[in-house]
Amino acid sequence: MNGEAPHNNAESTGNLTRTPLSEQVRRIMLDNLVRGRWQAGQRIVERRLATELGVSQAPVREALRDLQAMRLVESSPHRGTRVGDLSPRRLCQVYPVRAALERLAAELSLPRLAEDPSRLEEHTEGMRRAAAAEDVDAQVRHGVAFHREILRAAGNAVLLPSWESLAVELWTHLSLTRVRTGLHENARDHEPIIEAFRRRDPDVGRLLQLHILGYAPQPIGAS
Amino acid sequence: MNGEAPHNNAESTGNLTRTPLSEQVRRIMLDNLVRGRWQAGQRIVERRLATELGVSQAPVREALRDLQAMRLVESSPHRGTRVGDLSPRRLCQVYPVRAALERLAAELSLPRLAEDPSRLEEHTEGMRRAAAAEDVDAQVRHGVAFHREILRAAGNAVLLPSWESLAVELWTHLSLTRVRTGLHENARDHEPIIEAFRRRDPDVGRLLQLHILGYAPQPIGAS
DNA sequence: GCTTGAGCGATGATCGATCGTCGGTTAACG
DNA sequence: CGTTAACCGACGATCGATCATCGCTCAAGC
Repeated sequence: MNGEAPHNNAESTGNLTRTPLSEQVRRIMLDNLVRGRWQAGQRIVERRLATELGVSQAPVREALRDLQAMRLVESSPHRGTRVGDLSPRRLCQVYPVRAALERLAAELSLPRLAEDPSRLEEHTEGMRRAAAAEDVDAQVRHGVAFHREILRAAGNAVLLPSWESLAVELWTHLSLTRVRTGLHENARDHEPIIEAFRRRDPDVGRLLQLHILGYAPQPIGAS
Repeated sequence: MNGEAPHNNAESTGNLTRTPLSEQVRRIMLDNLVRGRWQAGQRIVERRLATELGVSQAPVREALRDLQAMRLVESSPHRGTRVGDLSPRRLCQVYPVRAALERLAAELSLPRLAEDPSRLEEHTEGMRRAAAAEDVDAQVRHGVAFHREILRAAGNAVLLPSWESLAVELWTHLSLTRVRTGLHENARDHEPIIEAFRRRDPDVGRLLQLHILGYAPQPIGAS
């Protein structure tokens, strides 16, 4: 497939590290989900999508597997794949898990971040700028980066991948664009967390946990 | 491949639900890891494994993806896959994450399990029997089932998959067979947790968290 | 008219083959 | 003899094709 045209429909023209096709496909699919081009429950036919993207079935399949691990699509053998539940109801299930993981991360990373919270500050600054420019995408990117930095600082090679598998970036985007919480409030909300790190507050974990649960439509959604 | 012979090399002869090849491959690979047939860092060549198992490259690749999501193998593009770190050091990173998730699960499932902890009791009973019979496999199975039951009772569709991706069953097996903790102690260790559920102890989450961290060689392993 | 099962199209699962890259090896050069 | 660059085998990534299964349709039977 992809006959003879230079298949650089991505923004990266001539970058040295060619990304695998499956990775590119994954990004496109994520983008489709974020932009709402795909509705919940909609059928995703591997071959059709492969044809549309000009690739074979294999990379599409691999990308689909990734999204499946993130619970963004649901597959059952011989019955195909369909867009998963992206409703606020599902978000209420994602956030408690995310909050629990980040609480652990905060506790583990406390010494390191108390020593040097500069990275966190950079991201809040980025959020502020993005909010001022009304750039939702950038705001999400910085907001997620803030939290990802905490995960990274925890220094646990298992914790970060588990968190990544929650597709926080996507859910944050959906939350901002669909539920439409107050936008630029976010930057300010993160200040107390940095402060807690600075003063080595042993409750920083719980603080962060509550901070995240505050994002969910209902703070606690169980059973 | 698999020329003409009925490809039922699995134990399930004539079961109605044929399992996909990739699933069978995944189980075999997990077994290889548990039994120690594969050493850490060892190279896993997709095609060689495919030939050995009498299947094509595709199902092996899919199974490999699953194990990769569980951090049991490590892959990098064009450089192949190798067996991941299965050392106690890594286990010390898995258990805090697991403990955090199960703490959340316990808190969410408290009302339900306080109402009816019979399932939990069944599993501790199973653990006792398995310990008496010195059946390590069965003991692991019941021990993990105990915890999985808590996850399931939490009723969070995101929490359970996240927990499953930690490969708790495999790590428990490794912990028991390699580090060789006291065996039949496990059944008794779980009694206080059931009791905590029964009396609706709001600290049951923390109790469970500490219970799990007690399994790790060092209770807290950070940085 | 309602049920039921054969037929059919759509689709996921798997396969065998090819393409391009990576890492090590070897041979030319200084 | 040490360095470097072309070469080569191995392997992952991707492809196009085939196979088996599922859900649906429609007609036969009651």
